[in-house]
Amino acid sequence: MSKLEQKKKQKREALLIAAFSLFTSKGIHETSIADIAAEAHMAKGTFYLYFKDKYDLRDKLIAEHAKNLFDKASLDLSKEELNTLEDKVIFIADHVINELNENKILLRFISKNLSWGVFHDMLVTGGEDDSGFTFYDGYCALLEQSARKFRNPELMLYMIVELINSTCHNVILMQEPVDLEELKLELYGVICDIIHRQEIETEWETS
Amino acid sequence: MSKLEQKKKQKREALLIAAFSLFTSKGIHETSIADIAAEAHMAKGTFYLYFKDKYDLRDKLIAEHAKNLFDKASLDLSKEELNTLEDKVIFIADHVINELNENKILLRFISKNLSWGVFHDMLVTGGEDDSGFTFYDGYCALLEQSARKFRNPELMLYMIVELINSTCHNVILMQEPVDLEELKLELYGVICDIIHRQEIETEWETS
Amino acid sequence: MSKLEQKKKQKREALLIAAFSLFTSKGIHETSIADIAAEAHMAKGTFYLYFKDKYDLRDKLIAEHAKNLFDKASLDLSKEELNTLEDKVIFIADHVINELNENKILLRFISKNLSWGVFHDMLVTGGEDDSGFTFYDGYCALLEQSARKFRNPELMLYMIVELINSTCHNVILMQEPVDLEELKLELYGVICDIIHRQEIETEWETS
Amino acid sequence: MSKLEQKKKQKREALLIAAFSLFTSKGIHETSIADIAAEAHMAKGTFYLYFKDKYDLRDKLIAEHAKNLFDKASLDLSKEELNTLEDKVIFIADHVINELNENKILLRFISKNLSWGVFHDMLVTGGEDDSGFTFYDGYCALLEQSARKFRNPELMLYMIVELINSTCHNVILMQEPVDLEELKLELYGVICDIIHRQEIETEWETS
DNA sequence: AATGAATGAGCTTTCATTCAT
DNA sequence: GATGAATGAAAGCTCATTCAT
Repeated sequence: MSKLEQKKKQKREALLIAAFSLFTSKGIHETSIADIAAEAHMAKGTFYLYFKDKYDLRDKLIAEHAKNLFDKASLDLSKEELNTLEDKVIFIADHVINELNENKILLRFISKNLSWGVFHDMLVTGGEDDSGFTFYDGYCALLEQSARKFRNPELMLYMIVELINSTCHNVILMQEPVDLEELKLELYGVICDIIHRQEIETEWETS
Repeated sequence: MSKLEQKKKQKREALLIAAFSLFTSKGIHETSIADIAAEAHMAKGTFYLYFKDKYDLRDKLIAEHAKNLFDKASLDLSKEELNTLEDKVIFIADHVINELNENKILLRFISKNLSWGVFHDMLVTGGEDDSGFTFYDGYCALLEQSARKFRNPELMLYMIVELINSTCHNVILMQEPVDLEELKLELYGVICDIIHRQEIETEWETS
Repeated sequence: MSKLEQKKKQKREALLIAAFSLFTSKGIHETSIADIAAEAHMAKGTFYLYFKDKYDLRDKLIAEHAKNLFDKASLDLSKEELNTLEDKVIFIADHVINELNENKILLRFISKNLSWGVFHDMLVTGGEDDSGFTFYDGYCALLEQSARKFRNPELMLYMIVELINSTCHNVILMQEPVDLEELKLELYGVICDIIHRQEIETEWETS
Repeated sequence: MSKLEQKKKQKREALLIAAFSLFTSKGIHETSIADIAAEAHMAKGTFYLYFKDKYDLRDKLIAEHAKNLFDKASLDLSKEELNTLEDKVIFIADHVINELNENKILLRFISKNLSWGVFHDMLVTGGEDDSGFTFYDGYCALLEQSARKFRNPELMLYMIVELINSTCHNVILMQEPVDLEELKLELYGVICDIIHRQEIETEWETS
């Protein structure tokens, strides 16, 4: 990569970082492009060389952070020796939840702006850089490994993700109506229920 | 109520209606106070006699609509003859979901702006006009009637509400990843699971 | 007229005057709305209460000034005792030319921005305030009085107006290629030629 | 001409062509230097190696196109066998008018930006490339050939040119207030009148 | 109580121009 | 000579809010 290209990457990165900081502290609507440029130590006009507008930048930001979150969880999962599908799913969920619990700013940002549409696209199309292997591919592999059959794997994922996202948001940020540990107890139980409900009980396969 | 007071109520109401129409059609950030005042056929200055600003008005609007939704469901529940707690909870859930499915504009508006904090306050403190009886009171009465015990009724309600709210939003608006009927099948099952998990199995009570 | 309405009229007038001054000294494209508002001693936002944008204001300005020019000429014509059509047309032309010669700023402004389309509309539809009598009506009356017939009165007017407008512009502003007096000598001759060429020689009508 | 010099000429030419295309389609004020450079497939900075700014380029463009117009007309005139001065002048006028009628974009561009000052300079100083012979020289030669005397040849040319330019503009573009053929009928008559008025009737030359 | 003219800060966006590569 | 990233001034326009009427 040429020196110039590197400098451009840096500028872009600086804008992303500056914007993230401002979006999460003041909110997106209260952040102006002038603010972002100033925070990134460059001229207002420079912003427009890298992003179409505030919302373009926001979308890039969400995709990047959400992808990161799942990549880390997947990586750590591969280091563990877990047997059941339930254990694996809960491991990922727990990993993500813990990360968000420690990075409340990120939680606030992602939760507010993440729709299933964006999320789904990100899971399916994201992660092309290293291996062309997406998170959704990993999820399918997980199901495969378990050698169990499920009626609608996508609906199953959808329900799990939405349940986690919606219940954790308030609990992590406000400790309301319960604290996180108490929620987890229930949550992971319900996740097991969801998986169980989706499973197609195959006939007694042996003999 | 004096004639003058009635006129004031009418103005306030006109502003609420105008704002709702604009918020749901153009979005809150794209709606100016001038727009609202014009839509309500009054002068800009008049707005400030009734609301502090746009966001003040929005909060009033959400509370009003959400309360309405649950009031209607509760009313219809009282006309039904349902036995189990599960049936009653699902009846309410189904009632609200169907209403939102038929009024997608309302769904969009409520979903985007409803936090557990606002929602909880609304359930607990709202509904003072007629009888001083809130939705949360009704929920507690429901549990009581069932003669069953639950570890944390508030958490239980929280999880059910959040699960419904988060999974239905996308399904109703985009039919993604499944259609509403398919979601309901799973959803009501998971609600039963949540209730069941929360129940404290009391000792064999007879004998 | 109420006090408030009078104040509004004054503000509008102030903007027109300020804009005229700036348009003619710096040119329209070099004049910003901020400039106009400052020159008129008011806030930028106030401009938009009276005009849509710079070009809206410009059009109002042209119409107003052009109308004024012809109104004055017509008024003075009515005080004169002139016999032939030629004399009357030349009187008007001379009146307008002299006025523009003494008000070169106005000349510069009108000439640059006046198209036949705008001009024609202004002549035909303008002048409704006092009597509903337009300049074009007056022109037609003039032809009528002369008891002579012309093939295409509108084309005749068009050619005369365009000839005057185009030849005088440069002569008045630069004294090039001749001075105004010398131009007039030729110009008025050519105007007579134009009229003569357009006339339909009616048969010897008597006996 | 060296290879390098040729390349420079080509770049310059590319900029002129790109600018003409943009000026005539979007207007000069709506065309940015970035637009021109992009249209000419080069970097923004390169523009400044060839022209001072947008208006510098525009002036070069007008001069070039206007000169072309008259050169073509003169060339074709030399192929005709016309006797009177009037016929020749009208031939040129007709030639130019027809060309502009078929190239309305050029008409729009030239008409809007052509002042007598620029035009005169162009006629007198332009055309140095081939023979050092200008259009104005040709005009004078024409008068000479006719063996007639005129009071002020420059004023005569001025009036003819301005009359044509101003009356044709609107007629060609809008067909208002008459169509082009009808205008020509009058116009060429009036041109004859102008010439006739300028002529100095010399004494009875025979005997 | 109701009005709506006036304000001016502040927004997004464009763009001519410079200059290191 | 050619590039195009960077600049930052300046444009048009919006809008919440105030206040005299």
